[in-house]
Amino acid sequence: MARSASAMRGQILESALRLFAVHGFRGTSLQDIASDAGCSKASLLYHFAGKEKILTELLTPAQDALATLLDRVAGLEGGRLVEETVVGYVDLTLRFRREIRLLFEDIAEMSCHQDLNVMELADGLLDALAGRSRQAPARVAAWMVLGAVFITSATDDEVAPDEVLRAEMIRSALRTLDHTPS
Amino acid sequence: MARSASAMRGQILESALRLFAVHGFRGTSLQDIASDAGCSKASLLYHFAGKEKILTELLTPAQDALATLLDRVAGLEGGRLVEETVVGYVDLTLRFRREIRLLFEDIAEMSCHQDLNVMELADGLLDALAGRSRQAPARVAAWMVLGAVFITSATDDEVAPDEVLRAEMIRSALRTLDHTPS
DNA sequence: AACATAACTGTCCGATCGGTCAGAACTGAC
DNA sequence: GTCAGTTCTGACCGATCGGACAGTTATGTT
Repeated sequence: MARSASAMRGQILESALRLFAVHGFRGTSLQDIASDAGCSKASLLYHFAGKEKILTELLTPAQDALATLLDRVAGLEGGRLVEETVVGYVDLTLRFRREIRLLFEDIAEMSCHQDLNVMELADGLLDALAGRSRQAPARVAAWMVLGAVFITSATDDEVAPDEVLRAEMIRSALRTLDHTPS
Repeated sequence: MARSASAMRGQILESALRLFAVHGFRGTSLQDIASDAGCSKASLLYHFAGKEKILTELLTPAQDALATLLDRVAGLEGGRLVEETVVGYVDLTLRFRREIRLLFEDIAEMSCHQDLNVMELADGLLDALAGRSRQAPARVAAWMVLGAVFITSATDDEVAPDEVLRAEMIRSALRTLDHTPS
């Protein structure tokens, strides 16, 4: 073959991104990537110094974009700061959706592979959080609460004592769902 | 030694939970767990049919608790449904915090291990989302938005078309942050 | 055509992994 | 003490992994 260097590199990155997003980083071998990209494993290691370097190259653009966003909002404050940050962050995550999925498929595969039916339960939880609504806005908000609480609970304890954390999580979640307290 | 069976089993589960939460499931070997628990790898496999069975046993209580919650709110609707679900879900995630961390440390380790300084950037993003506030409520809400947007973007596209998803994510995020539109 | 360089590959290596197995060590009942 | 049953272990196995390296093939320049 001996294509141009950049072409093969691009093909490898494309294959790696797709496979990482399906089987996770640790769940994808260099041979898997090589087979998908149509070259030998040795060829991979000619273009990239190691497996981790492939991952680094995949995630660097997203990291740079985030750094750029933070630079842009560095001078702002108050409402403008929050608005710009939120919009920029949302756009950023949508743009690098595949890269983000890459980070999560390790979890998804783990939750599925065994005899746990986590996905089914998650569906039920989503449904309840959305107040059984099938409308897009309610369901998006439900997804957000699902993820928000999940991640925030995994956070270091330093953020806030447990009682405060609990109260604020509940209040924020209800705000997210646009729920007016009864 | 030859302790009682249940004692050793408990010790193994405890070690596994802690190590999984630090190095992830795939990043923790049976030998690691055995060393930590103070027994041989072969002894692990005497008590548990395989590595996955250990993970299953660790996650089953959380799964059962979630199922119970869903049963409890099954008959509710409207505001009560949403409130009960949110509170129940928050309590549940806090109770099984270590188990949830287990699922995430794969990501955390991946993001750190390489030459990406993701954590630093995440701090900056958190700061901006909190409007530079150091108050606990603002910071908890910022954490929630961080996680919410991140996870929702990784979601299947079926939930909503991209334009709707974007608009709703922004609106929900601003609600979460208690930001009154200017 | 001859040559230097870039692109690529087959083959091998050491390490590590999850898991098996025969048998040793311990335990409690009698 | 004896013995059955439980608990535990060292040694081993096949598979797979990331990576190294010498050598081969293509490419472009003169």
